[in-house]
Amino acid sequence: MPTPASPRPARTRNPRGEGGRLRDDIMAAATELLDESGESSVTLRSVARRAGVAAPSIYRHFPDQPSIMLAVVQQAFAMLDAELRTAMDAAGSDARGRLFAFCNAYLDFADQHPGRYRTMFGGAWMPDLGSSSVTEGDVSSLGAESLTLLADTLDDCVRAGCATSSDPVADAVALWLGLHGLAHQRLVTVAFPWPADIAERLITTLAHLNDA
Amino acid sequence: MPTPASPRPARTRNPRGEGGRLRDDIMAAATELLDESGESSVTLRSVARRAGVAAPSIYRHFPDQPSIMLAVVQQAFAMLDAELRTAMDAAGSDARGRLFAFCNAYLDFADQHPGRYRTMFGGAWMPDLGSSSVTEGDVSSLGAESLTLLADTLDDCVRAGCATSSDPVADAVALWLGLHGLAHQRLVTVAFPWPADIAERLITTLAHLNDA
DNA sequence: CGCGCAAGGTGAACGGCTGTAAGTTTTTCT
DNA sequence: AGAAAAACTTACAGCCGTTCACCTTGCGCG
Repeated sequence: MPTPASPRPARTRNPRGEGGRLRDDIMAAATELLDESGESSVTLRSVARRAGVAAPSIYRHFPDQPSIMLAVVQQAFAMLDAELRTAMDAAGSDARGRLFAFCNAYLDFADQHPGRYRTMFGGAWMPDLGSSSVTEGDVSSLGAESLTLLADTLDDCVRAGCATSSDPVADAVALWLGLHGLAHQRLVTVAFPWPADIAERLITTLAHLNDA
Repeated sequence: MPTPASPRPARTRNPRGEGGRLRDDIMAAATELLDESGESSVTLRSVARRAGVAAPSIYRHFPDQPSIMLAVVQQAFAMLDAELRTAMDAAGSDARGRLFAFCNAYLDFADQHPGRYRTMFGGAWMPDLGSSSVTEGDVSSLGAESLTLLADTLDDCVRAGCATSSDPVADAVALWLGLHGLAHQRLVTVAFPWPADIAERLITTLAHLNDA
């Protein structure tokens, strides 16, 4: 019997200046719920329960429910970007290796945080844009830095002679979309006729990598 | 002021044998709501309002709320498949032209029915699989026929000499995923650095088409 | 011809969940 | 001590899925 909305009532009040610590706890609670049970289960009240807090206490830190979601998504994009950069740094200096490190880290992120990934790229959490405090500008540029990083990496591959792309920026977008298609479909569909090497095939083809 | 849940109260009772006509009306209402306001707005009650019917009347035709969703999704996949085949038939006998017809029809479907597409491939509508009458077998094979059609078409391209794929089935999956990535991202993101020729670039690359 | 009976459809209601507002208590710092 | 930050309790109105008992219509059959 899994505790569906386990309340964590033991919670010591925060001292004077550090009331903002609850903000982090709220976001952590929302992220947990997102990963466990999906977007629709992240309600203001369930987040409050999980954080061990009364529901109205959340309004000290977030103006409404959608802005919790926005904060979680923004944090998730920042985490994705950080993981991508970490993986690339660990891959050394070989351009081709760095490109694969990026792609594999991207796919791993989606595999390990399915709820978050679906919400980041699913878009269903976006409010009516007018009935809440979340504006279009808040969401329009999510993931842009990571995409730029991919474009730069692909450009490095071209310079190093291991990829033949006449337009690395456009091909980076294509590769980004291919990765997204694979990651998203993987999360959604349980039974799918996946060839074993589908990821490598997709990456190699879209990046126009040499056979060598 | 858009009528948010326009009730259509004028409704004449169905004769003896044709009670099933309400079933079609329910599915049509659910599809309308899906296209207008997204998955979360398709509730049993809102569907009933839109269909001009009292909420409990739905239980004469569907056991659950999730099974309404399942029926709509199944119908949407059938419609997608029909549109793909229609577009290919209209494209004549050239293999390359038929492949592009498939891909463009796929992308058009997503563009023209965004709510439906997101629900078909989003997976968030799936119930707990155990707390409702929808089984895993009902959803596992959705879209399989269309994918097979794409694989056959790509195979035709190879036979006709306009594509160089050593494994048409695997490459068809890759192309399918690429199309999905493009279509899905297009629906979700308003501002994205789309190169103008991104669709053609994606298709040509993933299908390994000749330059000619 | 009339009548039973079932198909088709309602109205009212229950319990539970949601977001949010108002007012109040508790803690901590100065 | 007193002020203010932090969090709580209570409450409201609205929506949800589902159930039960009820009415109406019209077909088939005696």
